[in-house]
Amino acid sequence: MRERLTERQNQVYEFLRTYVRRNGKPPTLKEIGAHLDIRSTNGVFKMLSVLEAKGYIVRTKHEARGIEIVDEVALADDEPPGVMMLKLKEGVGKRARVMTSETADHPLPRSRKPLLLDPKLLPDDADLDDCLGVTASDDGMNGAGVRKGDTVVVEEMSWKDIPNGAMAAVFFYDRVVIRRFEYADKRLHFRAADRTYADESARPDDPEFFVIGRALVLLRTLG
Amino acid sequence: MRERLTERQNQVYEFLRTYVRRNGKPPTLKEIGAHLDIRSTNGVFKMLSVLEAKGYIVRTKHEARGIEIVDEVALADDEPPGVMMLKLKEGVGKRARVMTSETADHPLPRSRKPLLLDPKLLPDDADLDDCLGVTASDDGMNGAGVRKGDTVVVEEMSWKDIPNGAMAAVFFYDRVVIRRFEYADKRLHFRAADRTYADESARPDDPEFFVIGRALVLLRTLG
DNA sequence: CCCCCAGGTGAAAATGATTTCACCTATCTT
DNA sequence: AAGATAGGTGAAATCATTTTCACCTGGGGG
Repeated sequence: MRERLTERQNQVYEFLRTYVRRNGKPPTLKEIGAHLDIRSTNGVFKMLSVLEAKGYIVRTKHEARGIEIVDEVALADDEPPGVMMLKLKEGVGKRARVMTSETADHPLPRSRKPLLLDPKLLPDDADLDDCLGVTASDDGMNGAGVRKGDTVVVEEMSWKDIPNGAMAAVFFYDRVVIRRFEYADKRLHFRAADRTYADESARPDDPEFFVIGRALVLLRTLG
Repeated sequence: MRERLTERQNQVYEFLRTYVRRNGKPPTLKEIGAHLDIRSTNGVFKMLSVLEAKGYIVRTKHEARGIEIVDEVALADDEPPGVMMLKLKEGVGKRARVMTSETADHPLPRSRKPLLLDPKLLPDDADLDDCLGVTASDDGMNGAGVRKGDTVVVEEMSWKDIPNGAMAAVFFYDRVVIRRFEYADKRLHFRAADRTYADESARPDDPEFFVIGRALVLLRTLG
């Protein structure tokens, strides 16, 4: 198991991944800095050195954009993106409803690779048609046993329906994270379970924090 | 329809695609030149200018590795790689056997996206289990009506079973091409049907020229 | 209290990569 | 035969990007 990333380091790592996915090439140091508010390319340089030392990327000296992302082993080998279809193992094969743009005005990238799942794992009150799989993209719930790269089955629902203290999947900017959810003082609170990650909170209408739903099942490949 | 590429131009284009697939970033001019035996970066530069003018790539001035590949519309939208699974529309859904490493010692990249096909389109003597879809990766058979990007259903077979003069799918280096096949003088001959493409020939044991099989059906999305 | 660590700043040095300039060689077309 | 087109060579100029150097800050732990 490679060494864990701090929140800041993970921000850099996730930026690299989304940049590569969107642009077909790695970013330059200047671009990374611009996106994460690091003014000096050297600040970025040293951050990347840490990611490399921890095994998350590999670099080629002196090469322009010489960054390669070392992919974690995804549950279904290929395609690690944040949100995937969920194919429920049941008779003809019930399959999770794909979130439409009416449901979310967020560009949730969806993998077309289905994930097989026995509905017996889900609670009886869960609506199978509202379930989908997401990949936790940081270690912010490490203290609660959810690790970066884990697949989490989520029942899509409004934050209004999520009980206080439940674990929820939240879409922050470009990534999906798991957090303990709480509604208090007319604000949504997302509590991390790891001291190197900060708690966050937002007004319910804040478009930067989109609550996907309640976390139901955790899946992880071991080995 | 974008302007056609000459054989040399297509070599550059295909190199770009395979390089990006394998390295996650576009190559530098020097790397392109090294791979295609062009000593001057300016030779490469001008070649790229042609590809850009014809709409196959987009470049960003002065940017390191500032090349983006403009993908053609693949038949099944996503994933353009050369070889794909073929799902025959029939009962439970017969599906083409995936070529194993015993069958071919070539790294045929296979798309997992199945292609639906009515077996009625295939000749009666074709073995459905040996059929797969490939994408023609050049315009070498333009004169025979097969265009770059077309999907061709191929029945996998040894070159020994392909009649002289039939169209065949051949795996050259990193790409799949369609050619008219002929066996003569103890050599395999691959004849292009376009004057800007050269005919090629090889000894049957040449590992650089792997005959996939006989071309059976041509599919093309219009519009 | 002091040291270490995570994260930084800014600028200069060094190396990479693209672009331009000036010419060259076949082959095909008119 | 002259001109257009595809593909090239080599070197110099220019711009992009990475790397190194020197130094700074704030919070935790011993």
